[in-house]
Amino acid sequence: MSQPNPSAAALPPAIFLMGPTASGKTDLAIELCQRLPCEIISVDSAMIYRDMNIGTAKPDAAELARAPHRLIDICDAAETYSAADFRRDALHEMAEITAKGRIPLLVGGTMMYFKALLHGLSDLPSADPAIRQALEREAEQRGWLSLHQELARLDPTAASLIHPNNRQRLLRALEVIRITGKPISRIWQSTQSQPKGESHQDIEDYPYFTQWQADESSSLPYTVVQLAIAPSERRVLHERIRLRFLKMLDQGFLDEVRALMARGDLTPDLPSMRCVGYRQAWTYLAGDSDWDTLVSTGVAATRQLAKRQLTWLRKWPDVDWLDSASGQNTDVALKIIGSRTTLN
RNA sequence: GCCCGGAUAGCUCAGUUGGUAGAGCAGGGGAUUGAAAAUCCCCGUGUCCGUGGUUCGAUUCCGCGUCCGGGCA
Repeated sequence: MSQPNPSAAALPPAIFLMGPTASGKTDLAIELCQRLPCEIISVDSAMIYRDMNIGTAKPDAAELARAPHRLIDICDAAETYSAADFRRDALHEMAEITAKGRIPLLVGGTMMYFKALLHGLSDLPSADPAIRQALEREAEQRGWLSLHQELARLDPTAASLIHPNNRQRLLRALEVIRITGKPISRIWQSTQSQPKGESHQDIEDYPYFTQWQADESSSLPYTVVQLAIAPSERRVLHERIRLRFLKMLDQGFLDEVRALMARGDLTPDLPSMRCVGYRQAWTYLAGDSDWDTLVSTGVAATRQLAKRQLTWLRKWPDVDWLDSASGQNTDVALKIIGSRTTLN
């Protein structure tokens, strides 16, 4: 499964623990910390926010005391954070952990962050709110279709990859053109290298990873063991999600959201307030839905998140799977880690 | 007990001037380069409650029955 890396011996180890929401990642990570000299880095675009604890299923104080998590509580709910920010921060934390002679254990479900860390990102400018605002204003006047037509003119490759209805990615592509004067698809290409050594069959199997692989300089300088955890049956995951959402409500999730709303400076369109559960709680607390709707939409949104996470994971190369239902995941994981690295 | 109204996809409902039906939500699959717990794309055969009748043909019209609302007793 894992491809032998000639320089593996020279590279320090790192462990990825990936999985859909409610699959038991955190518990397993904490157990691994008791058995290995590792330190946890959270890979989670929601746990970065302070004062968003219950709804993000952030580890509690006792768990954090046993196994500290890096990259949680690093942002205010009014702030935005990006995959590029994450890559920078995660590399920094990984280097620090490795310098102490310990092993970075990256745990989470934000698959795009894992991808950015593993393969790097092209050298693109960061978001520019003023340009985005200007583009949105243009869209209101000219229509969104006309913006897509503009992209088709300036960057036919990107236009063919971005559906006209996908405003978010359409805006981003145009934003990059306005900032750099260059088509985003050309910048993607300029930081790619041709896949080496892979057969045509491999390319068919993993079009994304081979075509968009970043060059050597942006690949991750670690020997990475990649573990994924999920229940083998979807319905089991669905039930865990339902019970966990009800438990969150029981634990005072609505008070948590109420406090965020009471600040007065947050709006429902912020990335933090669009998080699963928070969005539905906001609607409920604003008086726009009833209790049953809150529960059913909150649970459904979580299931949909899990489904998207599994879509990433299903095609993820070089991953070893664990079953949430197994009682021996710690031992199995240790065995896999041992076989893939020089640890022991 | 009587009078109205319902009964159609997992849920809420639309519809078929009689030729076996379609939306939203849920669910499934996929995409994914600085918002990613985001954003977007694709996927709908189901005794059209049961049973008789009319008809070439009934989910659609009529009778009866059952269940669920509402009203009157």
